[in-house]
Amino acid sequence: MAKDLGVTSREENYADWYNEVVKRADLADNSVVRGCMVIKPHGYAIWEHMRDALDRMFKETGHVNAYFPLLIPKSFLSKEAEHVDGFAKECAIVTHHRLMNDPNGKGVVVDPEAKLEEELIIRPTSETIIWHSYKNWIQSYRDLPLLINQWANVMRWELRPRLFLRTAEFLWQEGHTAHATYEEAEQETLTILEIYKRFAEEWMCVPVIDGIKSDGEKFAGADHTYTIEAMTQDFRAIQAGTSHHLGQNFAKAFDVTFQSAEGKREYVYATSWGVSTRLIGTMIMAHSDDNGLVCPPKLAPIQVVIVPIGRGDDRAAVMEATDKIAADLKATTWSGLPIRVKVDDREKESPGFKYNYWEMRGVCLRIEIGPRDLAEGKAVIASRLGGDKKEVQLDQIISTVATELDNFQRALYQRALALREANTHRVDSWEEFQTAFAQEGGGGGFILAHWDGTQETEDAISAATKATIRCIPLIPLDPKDNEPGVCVYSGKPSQKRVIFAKAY
RNA sequence: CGGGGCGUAGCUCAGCUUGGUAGAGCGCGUGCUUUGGGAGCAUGAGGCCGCAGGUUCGAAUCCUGUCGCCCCGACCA
Repeated sequence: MAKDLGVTSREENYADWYNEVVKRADLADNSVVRGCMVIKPHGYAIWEHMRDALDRMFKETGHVNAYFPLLIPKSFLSKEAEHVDGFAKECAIVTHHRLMNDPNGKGVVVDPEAKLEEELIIRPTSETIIWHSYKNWIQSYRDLPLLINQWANVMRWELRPRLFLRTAEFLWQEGHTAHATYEEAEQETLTILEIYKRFAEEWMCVPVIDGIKSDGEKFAGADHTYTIEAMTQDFRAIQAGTSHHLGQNFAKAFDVTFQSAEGKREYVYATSWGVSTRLIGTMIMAHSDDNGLVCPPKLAPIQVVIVPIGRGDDRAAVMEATDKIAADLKATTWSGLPIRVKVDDREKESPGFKYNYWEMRGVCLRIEIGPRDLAEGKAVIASRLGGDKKEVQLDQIISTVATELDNFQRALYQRALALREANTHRVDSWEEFQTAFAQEGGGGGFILAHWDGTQETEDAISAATKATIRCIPLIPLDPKDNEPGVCVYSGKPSQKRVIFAKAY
């Protein structure tokens, strides 16, 4: 009986495992519309913490928030040639604005009289609608830089959706900035990339490699794209965030110019950058286990759950102690915010049930307190990362919780880093390269190999192995990675190693 | 859009071959007993058997059509 209460193990079926964790941890459900997702309160709480932390970081670096509309005239998308190529295949289109009763029966039909003169697309990203506005906002170099972010939903009509990792509608932030010079825009993309990397590592406990995308993998319409790439527990790469230098492409497409201090009229330089609810999927894939969700304390919806044990005569005293601990914890800040505590005082459920219940939902620490503890003036504390339960004196609980949360955050990062390092390899022969990616379904880790820099080779490697270039690291993982060599596929000269992996 | 599978209770599924009153487990309600790693007993509620036609005295079951979902490929954050 206990068996069907858990989730499929990662080893047995990684895809099923992921899906079941999302559902059993109460994070999200599929909607009735294919590809769309209901984000439940427990999942949305994670997003709120991500959003709040990132928003602070953006504001600290001079960005402000605004909101641009959901609907974009169809013609806008085609103003930038590469951009339309990249997104045209996955757009939802609004063609009518009215329904009517079906003259032939029940229900409603689209009113053919209500056809739109110009069809609208639901934003797959907002560059076009935003740059249409920027044309009017930017006149002079004094208006620059323009540093704007928006929190929004976007829609990309996905054929193979997966909860959080790839959904038709998703939540994200998209930053859109305008600058007077190429160099300033370049600095902006790198500043944001650094924020993304710091957020992934310090908040999500997910080590990432920051690098530049090959031309084949860059954003449609960008001059070049930076990325942070994480590794999942099935040894694949997942793109966790991107920051694009758009050059003058959108400025030219939307005719956005400014007058320089010297009185010359010039096109502005642009950047755009985003992270999405995919981060939640990334976090799950990086940390969770066969008992359910594992959450970094800084993002956990609930950091501490208290399970009071005992009923009847013991109940009142135990509850009194429980409520005191809860109140004390809530009055304490950890990492700058009040500690998030839940008291599970349900009387119908057994303690054992509650332990499993909250483990599945990714609560970091559990405090058990019963009559026996109370008699000795202590409580039991257990970590979601395992290890032995510890006994704590009641007057030490606050400091112990803070310390345990610190340790948890650090240990989780170290564990993910160890996984990545153990599955990152350098390969110099084509045979070895193919073997590395040979397993059906599975990943193969990160393979650092030499590449001749051509699109043809990239395509050929991808066709043969399903592995793609995830990025060219900004900083080599090992100094030797930047020593010249020969391409693993073509044998032509190569300047440095790049990262290949199968990707989500 | 190709290849495979599946639609029966909130969830996971049995029943279909061979037509005859709609089933199980989990979950849910109620009552009693239980509480230190997924409690027990009792009792109840819950169904247009995906949808539409057809065959038949009679269809979850057979036939035709249709819609939807899942998995694997091509495309993507």
